[in-house]
Amino acid sequence: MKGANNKKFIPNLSYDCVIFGFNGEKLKILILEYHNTGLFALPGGYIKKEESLQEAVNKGVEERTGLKDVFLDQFQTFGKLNRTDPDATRSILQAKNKDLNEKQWMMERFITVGHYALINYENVNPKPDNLSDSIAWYDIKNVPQLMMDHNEIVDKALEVLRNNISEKLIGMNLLPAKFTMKQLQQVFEAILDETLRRTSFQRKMLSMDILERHEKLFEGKAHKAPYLYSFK
Amino acid sequence: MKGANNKKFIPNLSYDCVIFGFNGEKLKILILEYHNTGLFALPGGYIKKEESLQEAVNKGVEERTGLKDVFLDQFQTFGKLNRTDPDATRSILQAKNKDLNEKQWMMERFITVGHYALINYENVNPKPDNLSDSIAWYDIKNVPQLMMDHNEIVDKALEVLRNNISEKLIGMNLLPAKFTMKQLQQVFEAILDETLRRTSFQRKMLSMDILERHEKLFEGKAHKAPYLYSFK
DNA sequence: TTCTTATTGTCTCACATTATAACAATATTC
DNA sequence: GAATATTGTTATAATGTGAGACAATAAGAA
Repeated sequence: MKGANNKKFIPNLSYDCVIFGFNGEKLKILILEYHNTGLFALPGGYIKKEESLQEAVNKGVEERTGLKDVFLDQFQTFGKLNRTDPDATRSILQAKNKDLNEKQWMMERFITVGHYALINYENVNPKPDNLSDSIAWYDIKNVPQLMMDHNEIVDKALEVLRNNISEKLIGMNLLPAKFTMKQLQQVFEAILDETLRRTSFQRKMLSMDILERHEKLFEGKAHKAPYLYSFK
Repeated sequence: MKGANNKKFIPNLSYDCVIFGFNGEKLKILILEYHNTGLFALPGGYIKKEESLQEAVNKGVEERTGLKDVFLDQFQTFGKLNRTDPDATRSILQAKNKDLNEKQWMMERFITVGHYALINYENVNPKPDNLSDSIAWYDIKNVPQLMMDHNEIVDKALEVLRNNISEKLIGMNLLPAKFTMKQLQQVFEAILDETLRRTSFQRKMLSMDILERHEKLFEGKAHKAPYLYSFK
């Protein structure tokens, strides 16, 4: 006998999301830790039969971050036969005293659609899902071992993010509305994991004609105040 | 009562494939026409429960083209709620006198994983699938109206192909093993849909250090014979 | 007030890359 | 052997980028 959830979701299909944030210095991602199992995983979920894939992912990201209308990019679907791990799923469910019979469908083979999200780190208060104890920011250079193929998903997300860095939407979604040239450069450096030349970077950004210059930012520091910029 | 197929495949999930070929002049794709319906569609299919996504797509492309180990790139998963069209599917099945009861699962909502393939146009003899009358090459600039969201899938495939054109694998899979610089340029021009400067193109290709120069090709024309190249 | 300090905005110069044009090389035909 | 069409290479100008220098300036110190 299978439970109600079996009718609610599309079987054998899930989504996972690498949620990137920038704390002003380093690039981070959100990772869940499941109750009493020592298992870490990406935020993710299932797609209801009467909702679009994008709706499902949007809703999932909103539940973890509280943010609506987040920048989302779907980058790859992972469909290896043995990518999922029924034993791990079972222990996660057992640790929460779930009825395994009702959750039998979760132990089947799953194909997952990988997404990444870019969010403004500032006013986010991440919330764990109903199977996990905690959700926390991890430095992208210090991601723990994750369940199943989730490390591979993170690596691919970062690769795609690096390839798309020239799009203004990337920076726009990791920074506040107004930012200094230095902050923008720090975002690029965090994503690319390399230091950039200040003068070349500034010249390039200005020549792209995507920035609007605003008033100066007086930080109370003993040096010339930088201009604030926003994306056009 | 549902038929055997319902147990064989992952429900609600399919793949579609934009199969690109280059006839020496123009970029083309393979399109199926279903029996007695006037409906056109991309080659595609379903994923068996005990095979990987990639295996399924490889097998599907092999069935249509006879070619094994084709270059395949998975570029996007399409998950809108109403992207599929049960009425169209029904009429395709009816035109082939299929038992609709047994094929009920095919009328459900489907999420599809979009791929594109690059194949050497020369020695391919495309074969229609068991629901279609014909499979034929269509100029990429002259694609007919397709079922469901398949035109959108084609557009996206072309966009991704253009973005990936600098990878040597692109040209390698659309040309014979040995080719002239002019042929290579024609592939680029067909994909990008713009004319390129001969000298710049040649210098760029040679500087990338991906080509090996072989003997000259004597075509019996009244001008200097071009060198043949292959990818390293 | 004036000087110092740290950082920013801009400029310069050298160098690399690319666009554009010109020219030389060469299979074949006449 | 000259004419023709196309290819391979070189020359020159325009553009883009790396590296450094320098001037501007907000705040603190003298």
